[in-house]
Amino acid sequence: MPQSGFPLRTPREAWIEQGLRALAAGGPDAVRVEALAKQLGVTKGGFYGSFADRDALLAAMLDTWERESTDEVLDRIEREGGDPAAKATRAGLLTFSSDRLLPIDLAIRDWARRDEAVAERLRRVDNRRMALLREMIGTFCADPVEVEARSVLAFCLVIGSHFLAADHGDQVRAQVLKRAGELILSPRAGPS
Amino acid sequence: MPQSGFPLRTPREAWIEQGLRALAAGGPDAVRVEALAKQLGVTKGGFYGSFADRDALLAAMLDTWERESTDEVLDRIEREGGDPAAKATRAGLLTFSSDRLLPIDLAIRDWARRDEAVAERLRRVDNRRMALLREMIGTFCADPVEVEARSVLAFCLVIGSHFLAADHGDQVRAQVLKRAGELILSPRAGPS
DNA sequence: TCCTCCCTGTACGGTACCGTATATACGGAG
DNA sequence: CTCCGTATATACGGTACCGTACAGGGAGGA
Repeated sequence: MPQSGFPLRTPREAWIEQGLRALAAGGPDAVRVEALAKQLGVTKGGFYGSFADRDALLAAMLDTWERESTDEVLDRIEREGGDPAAKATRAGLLTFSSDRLLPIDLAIRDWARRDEAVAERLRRVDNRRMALLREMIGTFCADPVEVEARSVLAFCLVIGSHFLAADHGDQVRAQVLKRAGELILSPRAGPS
Repeated sequence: MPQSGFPLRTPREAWIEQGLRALAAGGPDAVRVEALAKQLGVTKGGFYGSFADRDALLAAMLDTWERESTDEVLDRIEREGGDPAAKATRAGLLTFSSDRLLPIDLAIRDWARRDEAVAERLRRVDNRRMALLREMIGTFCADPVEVEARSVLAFCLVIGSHFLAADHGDQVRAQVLKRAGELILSPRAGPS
């Protein structure tokens, strides 16, 4: 036994995981040390052995989210290859169809409106996602302003649809969103 | 003096107003009775004369927001008249260029993700806004699915752009958003 | 002037939370 | 079995907040 090598009974990762669940469900204010402890079936006694304080947990949660949302997704995208359209589609699927990542993503977006440090992290993540979209749209669109416009449109559609509460009459939202995606991602799309 | 006619020293509306400011700045958890009192320069003593409890204040805040965001805006839109495009544009300007209404709107969108009663109110508001967009887009687009798709795109663009943190290189966001709006709201828009 | 009410300041009990200090229980090494 | 170190339970002080109770003060009427 060269080093200490002592396993933590309830490891750092468990606190982070539970913290992210609380963040997704109730926003940053819902990440409370004593509540997480109860959900983990322990008391807060051991928490301060893994984290200096509550803010350290929040930072670690953001680290985990940033890594999972960028590096891990992008690594997998690059490994599986494909043309830009396939890559962007798979990236979107990996993050925005995930029951785990999607609610965290939405919660962090609202959080970023009030906390500049969070906004800075979100900017890094969104920039990498936008780069994928630009590449995809650049394959059929030359004007750089329009590439940017369509990329923003596509991104806003994915995000905004989760912040939108309107009904759509007898049409199902999935169909509407599908058509909206086609409008942005197809050349020469226009009213019928 | 027919009725009581006693003026409230710090009226209901003041609490609602300050509550909406807190909501816009920090979400529903930031609406705290004692904090609002301090901001108003009073103590919480009088609060419970105007409201049964904190939840009653939150409900009244939502009432005020819903009225200001729909009735008041739509009344003004109808009064000033114009074609559907002008109406929808003015409606968007009135609510989403308002330093007052915009941050409240965004905070309520996040709130609605966790509270079904709030989601129900937001649905009512968004449905009325979407009706304006459908009417506007219906003037140059016949396919009902595409009308809905373009309406959702336009709405998501307005909302989503505030939840998006990406940079746009040397292009300014205003220009990108302008071009994106043209893509959705112009017939036969397509890649250059 | 005095009386009356309403509004609001003050005080209180209760709860939930943070972070610290200390005791305890448990697993591995000797 | 004993010793040791670590993770955790427990207990504590401090803060912030909710909602209630009550008392005092000021505006208006008599």
